[in-house]
Amino acid sequence: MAAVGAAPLLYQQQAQAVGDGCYFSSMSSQFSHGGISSTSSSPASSFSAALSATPAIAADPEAQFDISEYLFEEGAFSASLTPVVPVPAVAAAGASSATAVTARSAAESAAAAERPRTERIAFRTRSEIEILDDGYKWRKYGKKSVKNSPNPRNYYRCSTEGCNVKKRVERDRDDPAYVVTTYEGTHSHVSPSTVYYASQDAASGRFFVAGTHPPPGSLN
DNA sequence: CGGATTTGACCTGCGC
DNA sequence: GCGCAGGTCAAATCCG
Repeated sequence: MAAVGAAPLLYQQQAQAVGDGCYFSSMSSQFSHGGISSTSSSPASSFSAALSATPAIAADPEAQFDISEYLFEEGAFSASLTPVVPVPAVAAAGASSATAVTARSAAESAAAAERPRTERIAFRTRSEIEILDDGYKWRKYGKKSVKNSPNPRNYYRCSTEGCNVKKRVERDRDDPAYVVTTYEGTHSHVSPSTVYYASQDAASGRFFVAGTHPPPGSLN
């Protein structure tokens, strides 16, 4: 999929176009939204699910935000997809902690082999805030301190009725500057903040927001 | 006043 | 069987 490689660029353009209110979810609409397009485990639906789960720009424009590492995937995700996920060079700074997390995920994956497979994806993000606005509305339902970590883990559930997607948010035990976000499941609906672009300014290269709903025939 | 958050209790799975 | 750890529930509380 050629469009996948352009994802980071597109992301930047959207950030310029709409300031602090844009989301990856608007990009995911181009690839079809996970859960709506199909329930199969094809790479396309898997990647769209990954994108819909990707944390985007924080609501607070002053907050530092940097997607640093794509940690793991399981369930319907294909291992071959890993290289296409954008992983900024910042990841190298936390190599040791990244290894630890990956090892944990390997153990979890082994255990998950016996469980019903659910789509699951995790990101390690350098951010001053823990609540990264990914375009969906989340309701917090629990908080738990975890062993071997000074930081509590927060549990969120998608507040949209009928959608049972969950996410866990916790600060990296090795480097509190990083936030580890784990998404579980696939949204059964479109992001409430999904935006669509009607045109692109030839001079500036910026996109213009057309609205929060797709134009007729745009989702073919 | 309604929705979101907090937080202690409870449930479940797993290792010993 | 028991204890521990992770995950979830639900009543109390907070907040816009």
